[in-house]
Amino acid sequence: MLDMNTIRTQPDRVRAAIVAKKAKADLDAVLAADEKWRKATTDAQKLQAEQNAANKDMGRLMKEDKPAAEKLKIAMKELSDRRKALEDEAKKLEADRDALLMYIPNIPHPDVPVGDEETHNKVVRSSGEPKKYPFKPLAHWDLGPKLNITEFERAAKISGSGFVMFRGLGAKLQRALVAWFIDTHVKEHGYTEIYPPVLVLRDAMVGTGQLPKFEEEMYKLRDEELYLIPTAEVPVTNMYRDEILTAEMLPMRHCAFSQCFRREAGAAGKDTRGMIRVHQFDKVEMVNWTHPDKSYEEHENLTRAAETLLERLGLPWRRVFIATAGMGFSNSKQYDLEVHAPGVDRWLEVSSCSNFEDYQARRANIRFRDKDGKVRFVHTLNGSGLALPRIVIGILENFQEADGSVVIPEVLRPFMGVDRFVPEKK
RNA sequence: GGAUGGUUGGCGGAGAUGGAUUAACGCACCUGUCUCGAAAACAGGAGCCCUCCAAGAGGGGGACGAAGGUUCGAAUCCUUCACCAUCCUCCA
Repeated sequence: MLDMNTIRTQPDRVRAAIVAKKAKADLDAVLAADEKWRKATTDAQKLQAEQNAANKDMGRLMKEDKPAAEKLKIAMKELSDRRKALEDEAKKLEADRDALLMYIPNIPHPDVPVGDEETHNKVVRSSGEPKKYPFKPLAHWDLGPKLNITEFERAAKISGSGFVMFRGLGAKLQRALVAWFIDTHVKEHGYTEIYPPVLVLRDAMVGTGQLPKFEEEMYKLRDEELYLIPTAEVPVTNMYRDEILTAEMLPMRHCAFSQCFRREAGAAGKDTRGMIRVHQFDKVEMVNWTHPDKSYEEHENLTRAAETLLERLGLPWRRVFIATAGMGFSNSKQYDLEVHAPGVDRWLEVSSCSNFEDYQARRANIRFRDKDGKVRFVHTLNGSGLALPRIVIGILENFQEADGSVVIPEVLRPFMGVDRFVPEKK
């Protein structure tokens, strides 16, 4: 969430951000609620001060002058009741304000193009062109069965629609990608590998902002207050929740493989074929914590780390600088990485790299002590590095050959033990 | 699943019987003295959140896992919940 102080002192900046992000947020209501809350709070505090002063004498009076104490008690009872009423009111007003505050998005960085996605997203970097074929390239949902590496129908039999299953070399490819992604981040990009739990407490989901806003997107256990994570961002970011880090710990770079679970309730009927959009998928996520002065530099590093993987896989990709209206709610700058998939003939988002500045840190209460001993919020960033099913799509569709086989990228061959997927002879 | 104990500031850790606990004490931290400098010792000081303001190293309020309750007054008593630990049971 945003700092209430920023909202009070720079309402115009916040208003501009709401408009640019096309957020449904009522700034005036927040300011009004805040005003009312402060009034009630100061009133209650004045009474509390009065009561504290009187209570100082009470202990003594109880021993020395019982009747006087009893008299004071009656007066204090009345004061106390008034104070409590005011406090209740203040508490309610604060809750109202904070509820509204949750809908105020983060302020985009000045460099972010202002406008709609379609017209103002900017491709700022790319490598490779969409591939041209002398034959009609197949979509992954046709390639998978031909190579006998996927089990779409059987996955649906077991788990319903929206689930994938891999067999043989297809299954092995998942492990190969995960291992290679993580090894590269650890060896070359300075990341520490984390293996997180995929079931988390409600507090963790609130800490990173999935709840309460996206309740219907999350899988939840029936008998316990535990949720299946939609991304490793949740457990990893929450590792340092409510902690005060030392300046020397920054920057911290963690990466984690996890399975991710999403109900996709709002996307029902979208991308139903294949594995572009599924309820369970594998992803390696990068999460960084930095000094506030370094986060934009780190944002470039993080994005480069993901791009390096795409480059070495040999996939045609591009980096898209997302315009204000297309940005996430809580980030200040966002790059999406997209891979071209010739079979479905679309650019697929395989990574989204964001700087959240202190928006997330404030909510999750992640702070550090700077050189002067002052406690400040860190900046947090995260990005996929990378999301598997869409990378698998990219590999299958980009590296298919006329004979129906698919060439395995060189970097994965040490893990795979073979250099191509070959169609099964029926 | 059963039983017991626990949750206090950056860390450790006091705090039966509610009112001098103003959250002690130690470590770490900062400033002085000492020193060429440092360490040690000694003397001071400081933390976090909110708010008011004549804006000053100023005033007030709050925080002892969370939320309620009792009371003139709650870290301390009561209720509910969460989490942690240990033992038992079960289990890959």
